[in-house]
Amino acid sequence: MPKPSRAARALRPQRPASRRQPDRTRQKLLGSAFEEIHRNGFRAASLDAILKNSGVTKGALYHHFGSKLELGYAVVEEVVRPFVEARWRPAVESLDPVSAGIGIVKEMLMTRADMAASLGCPFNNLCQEMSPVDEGFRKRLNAILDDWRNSTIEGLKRGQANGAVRKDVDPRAAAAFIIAGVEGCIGMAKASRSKEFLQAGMTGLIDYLEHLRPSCDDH
Amino acid sequence: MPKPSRAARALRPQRPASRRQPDRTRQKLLGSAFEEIHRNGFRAASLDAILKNSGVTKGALYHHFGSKLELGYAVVEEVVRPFVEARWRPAVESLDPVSAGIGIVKEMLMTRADMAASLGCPFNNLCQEMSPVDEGFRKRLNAILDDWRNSTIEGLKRGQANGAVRKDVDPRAAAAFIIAGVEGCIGMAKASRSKEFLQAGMTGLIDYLEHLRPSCDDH
DNA sequence: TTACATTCATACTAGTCGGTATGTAGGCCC
DNA sequence: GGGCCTACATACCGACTAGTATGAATGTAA
Repeated sequence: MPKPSRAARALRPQRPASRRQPDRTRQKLLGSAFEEIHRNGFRAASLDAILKNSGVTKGALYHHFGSKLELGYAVVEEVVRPFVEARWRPAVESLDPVSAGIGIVKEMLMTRADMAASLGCPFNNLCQEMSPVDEGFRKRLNAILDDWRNSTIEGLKRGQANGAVRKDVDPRAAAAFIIAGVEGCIGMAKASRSKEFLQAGMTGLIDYLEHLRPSCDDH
Repeated sequence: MPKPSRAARALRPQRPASRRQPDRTRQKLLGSAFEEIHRNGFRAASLDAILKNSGVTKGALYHHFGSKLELGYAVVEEVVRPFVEARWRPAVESLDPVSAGIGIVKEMLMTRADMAASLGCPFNNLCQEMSPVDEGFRKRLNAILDDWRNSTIEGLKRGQANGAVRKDVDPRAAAAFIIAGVEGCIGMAKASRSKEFLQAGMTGLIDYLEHLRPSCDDH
């Protein structure tokens, strides 16, 4: 194995003195591509803009990625997936997923409402744009969606087991609807631009989440 | 007023013998553009494809519409808006909007699930794609969204007045969340392609709608 | 019938895009 | 220190795009 793998190279300390830093170049490309795709969508994302913002040249890009499509796939798996997972892990792993989910929603309303209302959710944006027109995107995005939903289902079942969630809710339906509600609120808020729709929709979502808890009439 | 308006011309009977039928040409363009935009989004919509599918030439197109953008605006106001309004009018005008809404959802699940899961909702697609990048689109789409939401709010208030809807629900929040839930379900279903997500999410939505009704513990 | 505006048809332009061909320089191995 | 692969850099190409210039055919009013 004469050629060190990308993972192995990424682990050992990088030399700041050198002008050749392939892993750093790759990361710059992924980050810049993520931003450009978040702003304009994948198809309207301009490679020239990505290169300009990252300070990388076209030769370097096509050394690291075989095509624009491969770059897009890498953005999905290496940027979008961690982005989604990191955001919802506290909720799906909690013993009280309803409270944890409400907390994440409220926190997002306070800290990310502006970006959410203007640019939307990177994951949802790509689902809307690319799922119908490219199977490679669709499979990767659907894998993220499946993981998100399955972990939500597990969280709801755990909540049912320890009494934090009503036993008569269907975890599969509730998980799908929660995810759809979140992404729908963010997506619709883009059209209204103001944060009012986002806050109102999320208020409705919180009301629905509260409704999943055992209530006084739950005997 | 020597030049008859488009509306006036459209009312009087068209001559089938003539090869020049401006209103019919315009409608063919709008319909073909709507389909192309529904499949590929506005920016990726090819004028050549629209012309090919409609059998209209570029000269005719640029006679009726000043630019691709104007064509897109016309599609929004003359095709997308009636599409949305026709679908939800039965619910927002009903005395029992919850039941009517559930009926529309179930009917859509049976008759339009495949198209919804593959191509998504034309209105939502345009919101996602164009709202952040073009103010003209955003304003027109937001006007449709506002009307939809306001009529839903009125429907919920009417339901509250006649006892079909719980009095402690916030109509503004509920209306936003219902719309977000519908569009979110359809949008996320695109990524999974199978109808399962759509059905599960809509089941959750129906559960939420039922929750808006006065229940046994509502005294 | 003449004059004129509307409605369309064809050929073309300018620009942007993703992608490639080719060249060069850093850095490890022998 | 010569050989060689990796990691870039630059210049360019073909395809496709929205849009336009021009003109012909149709319908209408005088």
